Amino acid sequence: LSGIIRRVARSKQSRWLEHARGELEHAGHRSGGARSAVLEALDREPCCLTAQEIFDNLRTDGRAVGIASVYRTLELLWNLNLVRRVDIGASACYEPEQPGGEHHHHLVCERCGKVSAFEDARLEDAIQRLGRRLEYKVGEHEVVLRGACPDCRAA
Amino acid sequence: LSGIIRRVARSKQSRWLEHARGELEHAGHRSGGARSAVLEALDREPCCLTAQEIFDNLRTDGRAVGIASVYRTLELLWNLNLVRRVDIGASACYEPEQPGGEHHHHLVCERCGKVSAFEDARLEDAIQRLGRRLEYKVGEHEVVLRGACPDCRAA
DNA sequence: GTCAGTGCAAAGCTTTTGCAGCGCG
DNA sequence: CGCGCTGCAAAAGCTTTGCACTGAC
Repeated sequence: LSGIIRRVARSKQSRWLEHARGELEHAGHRSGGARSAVLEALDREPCCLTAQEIFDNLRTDGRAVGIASVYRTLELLWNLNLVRRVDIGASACYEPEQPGGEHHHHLVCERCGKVSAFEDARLEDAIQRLGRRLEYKVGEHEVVLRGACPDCRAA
Repeated sequence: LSGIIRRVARSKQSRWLEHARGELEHAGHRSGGARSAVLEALDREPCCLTAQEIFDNLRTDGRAVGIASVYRTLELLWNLNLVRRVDIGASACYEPEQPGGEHHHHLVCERCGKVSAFEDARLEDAIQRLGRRLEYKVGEHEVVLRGACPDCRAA
């Protein structure tokens, strides 16, 4: 499974940062220190980061960003469709939205709390068919599966 | 679509209340006024109620319940697998968990905010296959689709 | 020079916890 | 008649907003 996650997470990584910077500039936004720092943090660890985690990472690296700037940046990126917001449980997490429309969903282990990512063409297909059947124009969608991961099943 | 929702929502409705009361009693819980009121509220409107909505409904009906009791009851019911918790967006919503394992998922219209419910065998099938492929023991799962509902598409 | 971007602090919301008292069994 | 259930109030998160100031263009 970790192999699947890696491939999802790293595939277009370096492209996203450029893409995001370009879209921000194109939308007429200036490039401040805090915003750049959040972009880089998202690019570095591109799956399921909470606002607090981004804030902590930046503080650990000695960046004096405010948590409000993290939230403001995330909201801006979300408005521009540059990040995806996933409600995993308690707090929301954010991750880069790949330009190609490719994305993944999440598995949460209820025993150890670990969050994993997966892609599945059959699932995406079922969702698209469903949208047509219900006459809904489905855009974003999120699938959260909860259960026991292989490690916890074995233990 | 509303036809689908109705069928989902009303099918086993009257059974759930009895079932829940039985399970609570079986688990050694007493039956207080607030808890009964929350059970009845869930049974009356069985799709996607927030804690605040339950609280408001009960207050409107003149029941002097505390919001803490609503949360405490929901947590208890969730521990006993009597309700399902869905993170739709801002706040969580709760709905009766049908004993037969049958359940539905949610569509959120991003324009008008309306939440609809649907069932889809193909989607469930894809999820079960996926669990096997990833060696995950998938229990609960939630699918939230976001998009434009037929009404908003037409407008 | 202007005004978007920023940090800090305070406020808003949802959810949890503490506590004294009531009432189910 | 004990202890579980309850309401109220306070506390504890997560997220948003207000405000003065800084820095990008």
